[in-house]
Amino acid sequence: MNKKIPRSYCEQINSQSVGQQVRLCGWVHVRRDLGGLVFIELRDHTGRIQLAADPKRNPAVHDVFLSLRSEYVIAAQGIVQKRPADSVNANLKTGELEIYPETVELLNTCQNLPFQLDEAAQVDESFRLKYRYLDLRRPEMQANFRLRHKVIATIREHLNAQNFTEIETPILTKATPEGARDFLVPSRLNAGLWYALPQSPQLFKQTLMISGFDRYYQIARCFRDEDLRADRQPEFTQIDIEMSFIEEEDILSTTESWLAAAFKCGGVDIPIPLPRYTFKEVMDRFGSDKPDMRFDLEIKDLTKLAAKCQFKVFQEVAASGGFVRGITLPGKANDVSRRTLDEWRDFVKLSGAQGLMWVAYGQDVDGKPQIRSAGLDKYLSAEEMCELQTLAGAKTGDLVLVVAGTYSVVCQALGRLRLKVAEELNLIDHSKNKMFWVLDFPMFEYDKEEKKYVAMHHPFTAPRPEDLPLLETEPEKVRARAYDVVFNGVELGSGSIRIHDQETQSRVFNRIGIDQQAAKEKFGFLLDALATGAPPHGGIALGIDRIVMLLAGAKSIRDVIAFPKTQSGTCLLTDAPSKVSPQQLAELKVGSLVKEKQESKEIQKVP
RNA sequence: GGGAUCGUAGCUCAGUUUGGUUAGAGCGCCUGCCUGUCACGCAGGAGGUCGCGGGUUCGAGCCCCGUCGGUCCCGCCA
Repeated sequence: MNKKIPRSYCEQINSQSVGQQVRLCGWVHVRRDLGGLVFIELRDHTGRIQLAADPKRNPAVHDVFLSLRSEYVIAAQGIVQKRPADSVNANLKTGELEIYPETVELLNTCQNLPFQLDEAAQVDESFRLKYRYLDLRRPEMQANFRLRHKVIATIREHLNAQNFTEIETPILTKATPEGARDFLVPSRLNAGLWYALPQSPQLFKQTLMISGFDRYYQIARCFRDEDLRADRQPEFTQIDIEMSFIEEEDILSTTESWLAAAFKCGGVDIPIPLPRYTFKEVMDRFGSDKPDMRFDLEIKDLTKLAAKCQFKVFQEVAASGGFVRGITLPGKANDVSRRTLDEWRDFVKLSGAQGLMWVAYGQDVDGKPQIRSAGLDKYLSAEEMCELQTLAGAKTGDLVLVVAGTYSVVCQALGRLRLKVAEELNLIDHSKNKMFWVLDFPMFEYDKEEKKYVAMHHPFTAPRPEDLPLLETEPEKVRARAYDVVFNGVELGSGSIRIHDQETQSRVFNRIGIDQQAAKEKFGFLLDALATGAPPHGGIALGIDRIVMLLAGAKSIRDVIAFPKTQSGTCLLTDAPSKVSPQQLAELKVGSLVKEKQESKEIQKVP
């Protein structure tokens, strides 16, 4: 037995290693037993290399090899050598090399697995989640999490170099009235009272500014008890940043610099400074506050024409302050079936539109222009049809889709239709990357159900000073000093300059229906703090999970979160959430309104 | 809360349209053979409560109702 030498990793083995004694540790990726010769591919997290055993050359090692199975854990030591020229494997990085180990230690065996690692990408996700440790053993998942680490490390390095201080804030904190539903935690020491998990460290980071920390950041876990989506988990991670004595410009440029560096980790070059658009512009042109600009299909306004034409629906919409707008599909005049158009019509109805009109500027057999339309040509003159073509920016061969309604309905309907059409017709250029800022968000939006104005960003966002006089009179016209950063149609994060004086803060609370009493109860400490020499400050928070998902090319943030939850908020690995003992509840002075009923749920769960 | 979709061997799926003898395939697993394989090959074998419950029927993997679970979306997510 030769002495143990330091461990090497597969990726370190190359042609330079030939003749060297190495020790490798890892898993049996695959075994190929030829009757005499037995080959093993050993895998560690850096790669794979072939080990070989010859019964004549080393019967002891050969015996061990015969007993090995997939995912057994071994350590092997031997001399790296060149393979015979005719048995090189071009598909393997180490395919020109192999090792006939002098010693092999079997460190652990492995029972039959519930799924094969190399097929896991096709396996039902519930299996991957239940056996997450196996799923995470796959090279693809390893790559995702090593990328995630690199992205976060890069952000930290960047911010540290700029004198930011990383500070942790509480996970057990106070419930907030605004925003998402809180996760609650009963207090044993204060029976009947509850902590909430933070939806974000917002109030704490502002407090830190008032304390004079000047530049703060945190890789912060946030919790929101809302329904899940492919890009939404109940707990998620944000890079949370706040700065004092700054204005918009400072936040934008600081964010751009580390964001570009972080994207570089994922091999994506983002030219900075990023383009900037106003909220109004992106809504008008793309019908969304996070438009995907990798393709055109811009929204064009047809209201002017609609107002003067004989089509009653258009007239009425225009007369009542609404809009008639459309998007143009290049070259699709003859390509889109009635059935598809009906589907799209039903689709825009989901956004509140009454219907979907269309005009196809096609050609007849002789190549002459031939305009077809469902209904519109009955009411619009030939000239008006041409005017519509001009306004829509349509050429011969194009198809124009038109929606009429209120501003918000038209924007939502066309914004979503634009995305759907682009996906269905394959118009998205996936080689492009479009990152930009959206500025000048409205301060408030009207909540029809609650019949009051609510903060669009959050109630600590500063209004633009010149709009301050409109706060009480025309709140919908007040613009916020808020900004979003958008990448390929995904909102990465948002931030704002905060209110740093008590008076403005009170006026804003007042506007959204939080009176002095309520404000004091909910945010009293912040109001008090603002009165103790609060510096001007502002910040931003970006979703780490989404950033890594996009860079990893993953379809869901679950693929970049080590132990994510299912759409119903359960963890299939640990079986959380689960029942607790009556004693535990009694200690907390808490009871459940749910009786029996859930029994079957406990037993059933996954496969 | 709502819409869509999926659930058949350890895994991925076919079979469901039109109910009918013993539910199949590939991969994996087990046994044997095989000394340059690399998706090794060859031969043989084991493995099924068709998610669960109820109903219709002479007969249900297939039809009906309910339910559980996964995924996607709407609402929701300042």
